[in-house]
Amino acid sequence: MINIKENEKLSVMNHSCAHLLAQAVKHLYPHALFWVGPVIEEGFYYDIDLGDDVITSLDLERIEKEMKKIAKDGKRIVREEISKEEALERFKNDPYKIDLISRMDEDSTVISCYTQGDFTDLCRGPHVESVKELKYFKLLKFSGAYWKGDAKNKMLQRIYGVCFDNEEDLNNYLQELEEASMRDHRKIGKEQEIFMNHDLVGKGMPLWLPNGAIIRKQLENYIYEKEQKMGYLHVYTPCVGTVDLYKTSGHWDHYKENMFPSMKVDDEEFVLRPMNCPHHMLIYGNKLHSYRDLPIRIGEFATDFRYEASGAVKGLERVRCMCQNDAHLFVTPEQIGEEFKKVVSLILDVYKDFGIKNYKFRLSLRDKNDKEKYFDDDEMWDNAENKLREVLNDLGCTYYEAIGEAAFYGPKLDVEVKPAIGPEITLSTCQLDFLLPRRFDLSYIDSNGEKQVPVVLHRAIFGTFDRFTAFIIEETKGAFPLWLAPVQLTIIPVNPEVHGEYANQLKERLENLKMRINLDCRNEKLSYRMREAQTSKVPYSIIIGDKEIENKSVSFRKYGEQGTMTLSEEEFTKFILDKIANKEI
RNA sequence: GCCGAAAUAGCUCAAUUGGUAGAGCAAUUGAUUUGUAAUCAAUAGGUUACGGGUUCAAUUCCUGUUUUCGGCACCA
Repeated sequence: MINIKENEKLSVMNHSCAHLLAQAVKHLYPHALFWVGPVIEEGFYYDIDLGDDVITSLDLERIEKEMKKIAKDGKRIVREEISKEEALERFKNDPYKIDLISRMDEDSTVISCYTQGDFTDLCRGPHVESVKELKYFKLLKFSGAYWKGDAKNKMLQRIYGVCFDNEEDLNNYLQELEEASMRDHRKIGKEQEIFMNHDLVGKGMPLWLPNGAIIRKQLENYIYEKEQKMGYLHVYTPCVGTVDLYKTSGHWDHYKENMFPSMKVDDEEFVLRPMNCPHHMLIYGNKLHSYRDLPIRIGEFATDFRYEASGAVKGLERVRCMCQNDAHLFVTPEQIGEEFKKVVSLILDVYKDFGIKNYKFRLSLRDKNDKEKYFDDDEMWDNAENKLREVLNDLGCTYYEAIGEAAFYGPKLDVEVKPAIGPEITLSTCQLDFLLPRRFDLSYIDSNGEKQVPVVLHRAIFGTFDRFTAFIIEETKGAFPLWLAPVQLTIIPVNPEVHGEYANQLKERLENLKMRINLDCRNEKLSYRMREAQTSKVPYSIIIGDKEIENKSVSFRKYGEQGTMTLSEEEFTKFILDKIANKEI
């Protein structure tokens, strides 16, 4: 998909189109006031104050029609530069423009404006020469959006659109949107019976169906094996903790609004746990540790509960009950770099296995001015942040830095991916933590026999199994690789009455090799059953008829491919087992 | 949580200005015995998300709740 923001020509066009949108809205809603209309990766939007009016989908059509009309009139777009004073005078009845003007650079005394026909807007530009250049655009959606992105402010109306310089590109873009919605994990999750929801269980509390459970189990086994090889020690801990536990960790102060409310039982007050760090801290603290024991890596597939905002809940991607692929690595300060490097390498390794290519490393740093969220120790923060940079540079990873995205206890590396629909999400994370070990009074004995405080790395490679599964569904469009597929092979006897028994024996032989088989002995035509095997995206379909029984061979067809291959049963078995073992994508 | 939209059979969708719901697929049964993307027929399937109101009459209008969807805000 084209990134419009990074394409100079399209960027100018889309920005001009935002002005065209504003002009059309002004025609239809003379009382409308305008905030900003920037270009984004997927087009543009404009934030508008319509007073008590709200946009509906019918209005969107009306506005688009008006835009076409204005564009057809073909007014030139004229730039002019006016003084700040003049700008303030000209827009004196528009509080939004006054806000914009007054926030501009002290040094810049000149402000540029663009006028097209009866409409003038403040703007740095540049713009296309004339509105008649804007032909291939479409308004896509609308919604409320807080002024200046702050939930405390008034909600404005936001209209999104996109503009291209030819019809084909616009149509291709709309086609891509359509295709994206086809691979939405919520759609595929329903079709393939991967998960469901039920009002009686609650919002954001998915139920994993048998097919989903198979996928999840494969993921668990996969990452468990990797972690075990790297010296992780896996544990099980309760899904609740006392409020005091979270007061000790500091999470209570920072996040109690985002936890399920506490419950009193006898003299104890519990919360459903939103994360596992405190439990793992206690496990580390359960005995004395020598510097020789470190790093100690405690891992758990741990179910957590978070009271996510109702509007944020989405399929398996953002839920209120999730299972983290969590681990806490307790290290000496000297080991931070090496251990962090191992985590990043593991992430790279796993992404390679899954063929995940489109992701971004985000180095999430503190906002130095936010002393409320982040504990106040500049030296410690600077050291930690530099350490992470160093490792990423060593490994040759490209990354971008995000100020104010760090956890309250330390900086972190997040891996971001783009789902089929909606904004980017974090998949993997690795977080450096100097704070919790102190709060839990953790220590190890160094080579001088003195007590030292360990450093903790929080890390989750899959993030949560829920979100990772959502992502993999969308990556594969529901056509899972053999090792993950809930049903790996469908066996279709040409004539169930004649070949069914042999097919069933084959099924049993393959099942003994731990393959997941569906035997389709329904009284339907072969083509009907083949079609269903294809539409349900089973990786391989096997056909058993007279020839195959006679030759003890297997004829099979790979999902999405046309031809059939025939191998001896022995060769076929090896062929499939190899693919499963190699986790072939 | 906020702004908007939606909820009809297991699934995907219909139902003209208010007159107690239809189709395709799936399911069940029967016929058919099949060689690579849909064989034919019959049957069954619904308190139209849930509650309240208006009306002689509500899937349809009003209202409350829940859930879902598109964004915004949030995301340890």
